[in-house]
Amino acid sequence: MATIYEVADKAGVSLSTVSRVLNGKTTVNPALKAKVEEAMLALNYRPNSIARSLATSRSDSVGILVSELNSPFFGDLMQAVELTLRAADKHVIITVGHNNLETEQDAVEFLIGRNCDAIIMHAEAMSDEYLKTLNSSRLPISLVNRQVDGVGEGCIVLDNEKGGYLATQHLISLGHKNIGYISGPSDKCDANQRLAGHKRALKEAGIAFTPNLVFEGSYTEEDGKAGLLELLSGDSPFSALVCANDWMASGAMSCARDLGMNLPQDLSIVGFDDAVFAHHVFPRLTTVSNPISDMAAMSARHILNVVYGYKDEVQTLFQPSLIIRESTMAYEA
Amino acid sequence: MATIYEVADKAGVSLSTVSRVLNGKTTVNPALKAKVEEAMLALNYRPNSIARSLATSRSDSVGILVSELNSPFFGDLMQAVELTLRAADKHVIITVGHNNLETEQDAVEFLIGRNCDAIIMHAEAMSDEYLKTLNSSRLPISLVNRQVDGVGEGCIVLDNEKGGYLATQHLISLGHKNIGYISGPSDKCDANQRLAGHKRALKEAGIAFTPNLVFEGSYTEEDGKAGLLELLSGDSPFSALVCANDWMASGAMSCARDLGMNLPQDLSIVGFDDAVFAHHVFPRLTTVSNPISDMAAMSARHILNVVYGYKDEVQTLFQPSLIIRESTMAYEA
DNA sequence: CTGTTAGCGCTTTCAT
DNA sequence: ATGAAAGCGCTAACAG
Repeated sequence: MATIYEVADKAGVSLSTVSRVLNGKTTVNPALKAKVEEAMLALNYRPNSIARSLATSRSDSVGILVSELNSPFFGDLMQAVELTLRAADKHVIITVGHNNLETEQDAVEFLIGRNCDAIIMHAEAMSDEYLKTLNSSRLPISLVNRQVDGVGEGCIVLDNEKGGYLATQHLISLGHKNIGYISGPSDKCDANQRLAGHKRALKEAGIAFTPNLVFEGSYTEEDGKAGLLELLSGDSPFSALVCANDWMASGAMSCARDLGMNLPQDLSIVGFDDAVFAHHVFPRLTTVSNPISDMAAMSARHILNVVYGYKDEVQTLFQPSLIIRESTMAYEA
Repeated sequence: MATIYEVADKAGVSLSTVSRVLNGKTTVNPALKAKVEEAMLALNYRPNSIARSLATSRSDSVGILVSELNSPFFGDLMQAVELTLRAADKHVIITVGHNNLETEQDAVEFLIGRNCDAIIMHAEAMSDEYLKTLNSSRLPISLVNRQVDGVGEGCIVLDNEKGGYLATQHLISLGHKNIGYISGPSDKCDANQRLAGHKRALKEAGIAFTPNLVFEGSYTEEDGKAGLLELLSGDSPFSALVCANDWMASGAMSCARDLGMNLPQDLSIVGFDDAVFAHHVFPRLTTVSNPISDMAAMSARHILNVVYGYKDEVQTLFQPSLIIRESTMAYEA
C-alpha cells in the first residue's frame, strides 16, 4: 500500500501538501492539487485510516452495541443505524454484548480502543452509573430503548406503557374481560412499563387486575408456551392473552394449537414489537408496532448532531401503535 | 486515557518494559512486572489498539462482509463467526455490501484500511478476479457460499445441487409428477445449482422437465407470490411447488391462501434454507436445511488457521438435509 | 533482562 | 499557499 510519502514524492510536493488535498480543509494551488491527485491515482493510494485515527484521535466511525446479531429486532436496529450513518459517510463498528455485563463492557472498551467517535447502544446489563460516566467522558453515547438520567437527548425510547395499554385496550374493546398477560422479565424496565399499561387499560375499563393472570417470562418463544400452560392450569379463566413480545406470542400460539384450541375463536392473542415473522404466524398476529428502525435512525441522527456538527431535530420519545390482524376477535360468551 | 509512558513513569521502568509485560512474549523480572501491573491498575490503563495496530499492522480483528444486517440468514452467519472468533480472543468488524458492487468494494477497503487481519465474506457482486487478487495480496479471505478457484480452502460452500435434488425428490416420492419451481436469479450460482438438482431428480424419476413450470425470481417474498401467479396462469398444471428459498416459499404460501387454496391439500410446497420463520408459517414449512451457522463457524476456523496459527481441520463442503414438516403431503389425484 | 531509539502513516502547528 | 518538524501511542530491533 502506497503511503502519503510516496504520493508526495511522485507529485514532487511535500507530504503536507498531499495531506491538504486529502482533507480539503485549506486551499491548495490547483496545479499542485492536480499533480497530487494524479499521483494518488497512479499509485492507487488509499489513506490509512488507522494512522489518521492515531493522529487525530477521531475515526469517523461510530460503535454499535447490540445484544445479539441474529435477531430481527437488532437486525433492524443495526440496519437503520448503518444506513443513516453511511449516508453521512461515517462507518459503523458493531459489537455484541450477549446480554452479559462483562461482555458488554469488553465491547465498549474495544470500541473505545478503536477510537470510535461515539457509541450507540442497546445495553441491557450495564448499570446506569457506568453509562452516565461513559457519556460524561469525552465519548458521547446514545441509548436506544433505555432512559438514563444524565444522558439526556441521547436516550431514544418507546412509550412502552402506551403500547401495553393499546394491546389490552384493544382486547377490552372487543368485549374481552378476562385477559391473561405474559410479561417480560421484571428486571427489564420495558417489561414493567408494558405491564403497567396493561393495568391502566384494565383499570380504566373497571376490570379488576388479577395477579393470577400474569406470568413472567423472559421474552423467549419457550416462555410463551410455558406461560400459556401455567395460566391455563390456574383457576382464572381467560378469553384473551397479551404477550409482551411477539416471540412469546408465537410460542403461546403454537402451544395453543398443540392443545387443540382454535385461534382466534378460543383465544385472542396480541403480541408486541411487530417482528418480521408476525405476519408469518397463523393466524397473522395482531400486535403493537415497535418502530425500532425509526428509533435507531434517530439515535444515529443524534450522534451526527453531537459529534459531527449536524443540526437535525431529534425526537426522543416514540409512540407505538396497534396493528390489527387476525389473531384477535370479538369475545363470544 | 493513560498512555504507556505514564505507566512506565509511575512504575519507574522504561516503556519497553511496560510493552513487554503487556504482550507477554518475553520474560520480565517478576518484581518489575508486579510494579508495572500495579501502575496499570492505578492509572486504569487501557492499551490503545489503534496505536498498536499502526505499529504492527495487525489488529487481532477480522472483517466480515454481509449483504444485509437484518436478515435471519446473515444474522446466523454473523453470530456464528463472532462466537467462534471471540472464543479465540479476536474481534470482528462487520460491514455491509447491500448486494452492490461499489458498496462491497468500499466495505472491503474500509476493512483493509482498518488493518483487519483477514476478511470473511459473503460477496455477491464482486468478480472472481477481484476476489482472487484480494486473496493473493497479504490479506487472507474466506468466502462463504461461493467457490472461487484460487481461494482454495477459504471457500466454504453448500452442496446446493444436492439440496435442490432433495427437495424435488421428496415431492416425487410423495407421488407428485407435475412440480413447479420458483428459482433464484440465474446470475446467482447457488440458484443455478439448486435448479440443476431439481432437474436431476426429475430425470432420475423419468419425468420430463417442463420449462414452463419454472419461474425465475430474486429470492424475495414478493417474487414467491409473483411466481405462483405466473405459474398458475400458465397451461401446465402442477400439484407441488419447490421454491429456491424460504422467503419465496412464504410468499407463495400466503398468495395461495389468498387465492383460496388449501395447503397442503391443493398444493405441496417446499422451501430452502430453513430460515427461523419456516416453522412460523402455516402450515409449517417443509424445507431444505442450510447449515449456515456451521459453515460460518468453519470459515472463522479457517481464518484462525491461516492467520493466527491454529491447526484445526476445515471442512469446505457442507451437506443440506431435508426437513419434513407439514407443507407437503402425498399426491391425491 | 532492560533501556534506547526508530519508525508505523498521518495531521497539525509553526515558520516561510 | 507551502514546507519542515513534531507527535499521536505503541512495537521492535538493537545495544548493553
